[in-house]
Amino acid sequence: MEQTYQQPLVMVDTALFTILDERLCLLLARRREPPFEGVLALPGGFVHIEEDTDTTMAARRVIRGKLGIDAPYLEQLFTFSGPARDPRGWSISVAYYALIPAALLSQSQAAEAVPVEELPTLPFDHPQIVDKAIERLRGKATYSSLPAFLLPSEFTMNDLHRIYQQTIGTRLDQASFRHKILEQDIIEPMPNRFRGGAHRPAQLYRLTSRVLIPFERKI
Amino acid sequence: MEQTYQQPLVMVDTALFTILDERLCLLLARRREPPFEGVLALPGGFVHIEEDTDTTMAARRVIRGKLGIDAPYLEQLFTFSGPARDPRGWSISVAYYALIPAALLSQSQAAEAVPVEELPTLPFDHPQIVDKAIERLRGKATYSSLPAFLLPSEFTMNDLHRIYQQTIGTRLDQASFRHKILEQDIIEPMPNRFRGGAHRPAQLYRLTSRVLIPFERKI
DNA sequence: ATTGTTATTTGCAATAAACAAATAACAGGA
DNA sequence: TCCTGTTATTTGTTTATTGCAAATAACAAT
Repeated sequence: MEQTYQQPLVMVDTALFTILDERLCLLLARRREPPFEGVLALPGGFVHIEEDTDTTMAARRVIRGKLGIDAPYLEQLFTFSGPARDPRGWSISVAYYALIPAALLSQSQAAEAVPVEELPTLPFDHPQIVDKAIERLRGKATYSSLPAFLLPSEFTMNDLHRIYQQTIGTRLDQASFRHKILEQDIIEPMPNRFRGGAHRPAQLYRLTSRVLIPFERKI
Repeated sequence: MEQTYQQPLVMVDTALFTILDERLCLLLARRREPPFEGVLALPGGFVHIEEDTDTTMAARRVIRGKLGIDAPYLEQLFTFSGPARDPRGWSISVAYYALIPAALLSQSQAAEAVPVEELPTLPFDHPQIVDKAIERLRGKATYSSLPAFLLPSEFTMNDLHRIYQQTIGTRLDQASFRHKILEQDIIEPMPNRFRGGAHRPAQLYRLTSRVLIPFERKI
């Protein structure tokens, strides 16, 4: 703390996932400065020298700047570095990924979301970051409560079923999914809270914990 | 590339796992310079400005410097940063973990290994790094070929069974383990290669791939 | 041939998953 | 009120998978 160093090129980049229209999407930002000014890219920024705990602070600041809210789920993903990744010189970027329920987005923010299969050409090493983020998301989705963070705080079993299918990308048997999820105690029914319609009302659930819970696994 | 920056405090630290005497151990190094000169710590070092692909290069250099060999498995773990983690000022450290078969260690190197339950007090944020590394190792062990990288290139099914139990820390049924592993196609028998003794000889196997293979999972 | 030892396979009960279908609960209209 | 359409939830039934215990295999040494 007693010494100060010239600000190195230390930055964060964020892959912000949401599900819109049944599809996994990323929220991109148009760059306001060179390099790649005007190009769509992952939201990011420099780590401020005064950010005093960890780069997580910088990632949260970037997400607040982009969306005005905190992400319900934010996790460090991977760190990329080298002289070639940024034309300004040797740099190091700590990448994060976050899950954002669509319900938290404004209409204009939602309009900017791009399905992961239809991403434009991204600058820097952002394509690598995206690949790693999707891989991690899919991987963890199969053995944790992760996809639930793409839902609002109250949801039905079928909401959860759909969101798991959309993040993993495969069909999951309904009855087995129900059984498995309830067995893991990651959600709990909210007493006397149902969602209606012209049909049998659906029980509303909420997460038992605000943090990620891995499922029990045996080899 | 056209600009150069003052060398920032960018470093790597490595958690080097091995299994000795049926126990999961870490290889530590005594620090040769301040801060914490003379103290046992995770092997680490600064990232050189000329290291031109990624911090993985620096991690490999550190491991070569410590052990004289490359680790069969090396993976980026997590990045720690902040002004408080190093008395010299704001720093960023990319942590790695690696798996080293005990057979690759010299006698003196093996003598320096410390079981993870008996670690001394480590400097900097090395205790956090160790915690995260063990967590990741245990997590991946339950659904991938990861523990096999703690074995030499030829091993028996029972070697593999033991190493999985030691990394995960629980007992695994022998028959089920065999079945499960063979089902995953991560190893293949080496034709006509057996390990003998005063008993039925054991089939020798090798990994089908030099990279980590995750098991098939269903939710 | 017998014994001791570790490797590998087998059999069976207990669990869990996949699949298909039934039942439940409601709104809205006949 | 009763019937219909719709989504939610539960129930079988069949089909893998796992857990556990025991049997069998293959060798060295005696």
